[in-house]
Amino acid sequence: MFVVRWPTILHADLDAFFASVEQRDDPRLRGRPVIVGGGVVLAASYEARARWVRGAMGGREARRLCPHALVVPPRWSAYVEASRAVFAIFRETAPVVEGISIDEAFLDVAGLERITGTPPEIAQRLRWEVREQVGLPITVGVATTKHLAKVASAAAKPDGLLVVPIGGELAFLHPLPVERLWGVGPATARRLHACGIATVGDAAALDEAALITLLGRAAGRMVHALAHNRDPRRVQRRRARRAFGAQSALGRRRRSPAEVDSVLVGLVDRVTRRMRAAGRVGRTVMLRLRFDDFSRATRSHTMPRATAESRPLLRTARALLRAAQSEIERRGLTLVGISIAGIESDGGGVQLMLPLDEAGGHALDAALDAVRERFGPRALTRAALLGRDPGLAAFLEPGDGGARE
DNA sequence: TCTGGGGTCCTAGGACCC
DNA sequence: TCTGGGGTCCTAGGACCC
Repeated sequence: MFVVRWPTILHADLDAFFASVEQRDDPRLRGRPVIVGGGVVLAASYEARARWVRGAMGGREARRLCPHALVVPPRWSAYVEASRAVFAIFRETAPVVEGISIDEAFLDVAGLERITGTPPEIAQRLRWEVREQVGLPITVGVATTKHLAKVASAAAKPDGLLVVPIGGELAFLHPLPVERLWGVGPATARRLHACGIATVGDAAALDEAALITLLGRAAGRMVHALAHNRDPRRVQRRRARRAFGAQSALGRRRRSPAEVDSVLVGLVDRVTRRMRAAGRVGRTVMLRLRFDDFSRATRSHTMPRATAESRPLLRTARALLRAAQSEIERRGLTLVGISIAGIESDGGGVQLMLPLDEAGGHALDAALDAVRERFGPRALTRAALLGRDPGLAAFLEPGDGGARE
């Protein structure tokens, strides 16, 4: 008797999620082209996609392509509820679930073969359960790496299952267009195409140094590794987010300073509310400005103390806006969008030291774990700790001090 | 194709400290 | 005193993802 080994990483991705929820809840929408969102397309059903409607497309363009489409406004609470139900099934299916977004997750099913079945069996049952219990179509890719599982699910959409067998990875990957690699967007694809690199196989034929010269260190390494299906990332629970942001489009019309300021007040309020609700604080305030010529500007400031209070954030945001004003005028630009974000800066702000103080010097390992669990593995930099107590260095792994390598 | 809101990570230069 | 190296933090911009 021989043993078949299977890849164990699943990438599960709901199909046209928002549109599928709408079709599930309103029988009149089933089998018909559905567009969620008015001004821009948030999601398009596969019937609408057949007419070339795509996400993030302008509403006018979408209606031109597909005049018979039924356009419905988004119902966020319905999507959140559906997502919760699907993630509950994910967590019953695998011990480790890594959520990527509201409609997408990685699952590692290693070691479950004798308990619940082979990975292909588990994947097929998962699809069936999501369909039966939540009423939504979902596609699953199964492969040896996260990256390949993600590529596989994209290739199997909609409502499909694709298992890339061990040993068959490169035969599957290399004929694909290079922009199917996770992390290769328009700018990187343009550079690769300019050098005659069209497929993943073309990229795999280059050595790493050439790709680094072409794309920079991180992107070059990444493309080289992924083209050879080298992806060491494990499936793991997501660490906490590091930023809370809000943004607002202002429209083409020139706005008075008072109007801009009232938008800013509203954005700061939205952000700080969410930060307080999540029990989080931030030290860096980032102001992003969008202009009528599609250029952008970013201004940021790091405050001495982390906070989730509206007033210091607003004060900082206003100062950043004032500082940017002269350049805006010099370039003759009209502000068309503002976004602000409160961010936990890398350096380890006041908020990071609190759990240590509470630990009172003992149970430091537990305190460090708790902080990392909440703020991520890089939350505690060597400097932040050594500044207080050199002895704490013993609790850090080598390289842990590196916000940068 | 330029339309949205919400995020992440990388790069590069300057300031500053030891 | 001068020169150099190493490291961190901050800022601004770019690319990418859903």
